[in-house]
Amino acid sequence: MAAATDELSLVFQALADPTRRAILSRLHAGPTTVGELAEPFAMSRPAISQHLKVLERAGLIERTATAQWRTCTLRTEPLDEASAWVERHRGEWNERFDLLDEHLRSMKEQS
Amino acid sequence: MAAATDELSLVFQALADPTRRAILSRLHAGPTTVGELAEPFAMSRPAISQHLKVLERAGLIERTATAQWRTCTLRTEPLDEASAWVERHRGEWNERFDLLDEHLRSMKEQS
DNA sequence: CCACTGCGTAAGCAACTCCTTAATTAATGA
DNA sequence: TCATTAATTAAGGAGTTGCTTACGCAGTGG
Repeated sequence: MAAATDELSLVFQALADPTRRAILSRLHAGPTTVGELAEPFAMSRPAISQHLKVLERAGLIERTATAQWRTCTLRTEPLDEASAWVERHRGEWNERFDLLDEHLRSMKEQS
Repeated sequence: MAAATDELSLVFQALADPTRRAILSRLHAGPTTVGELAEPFAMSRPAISQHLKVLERAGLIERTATAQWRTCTLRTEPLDEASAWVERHRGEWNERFDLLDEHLRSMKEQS
């Protein structure tokens, strides 16, 4: 059901597949055509096309058509958002320990 | 198909749902019973149970049974792994800009 | 012992995912 | 013009997800 169409969900969902993560890693070397991207995978071309669609929907890549080649380019802005969420949740947890620490210290001072 | 059972995929998939992210946020306030967790959501109790199962499978929570209450506790280790992936991919991109910067500077010096 | 509480599992359903093969579109070049 | 190359769309199938309602199972307290 649901399909969770909010931006953050789309990004995390896009990252929740090894093939798509590998594609993103590959794109760090620079813009690449679909055929070049598909080459290392034991998977049909349309399958890759569909993975790219998921990545595009999440805003993680851009596709521009020059001649009969589609060039894929990486976009990292959505990763910033995802990073912010994860870091915030790791951070808050540490804050709790910090608060506990502080609490224990103030208790010690009172005794 | 596929189901992508590697650890990182499980974590990202767990995070790819607003309800589950809200549950994790809620758990930052400390360990909580399932009923307490379910209360703010317009959703049946079993639905929450199933979300918790997904979070547990990803290693993001632990469930311990004391009396007839199941207490859910946050675990952030898997978030470290997810964070590492995201940061690495953001970082590499920035490196590329750094290299471009350096390149442009050296070109400027030559002219 | 028995009803009640807290939570899980079971079964079922619509929607989605991830792959496939076959057909289609679009640009290149002999 | 027509075959070739690059990629997408279409259609379909097996499996998964996210919810529901109904039921089951421990632990509590009368």
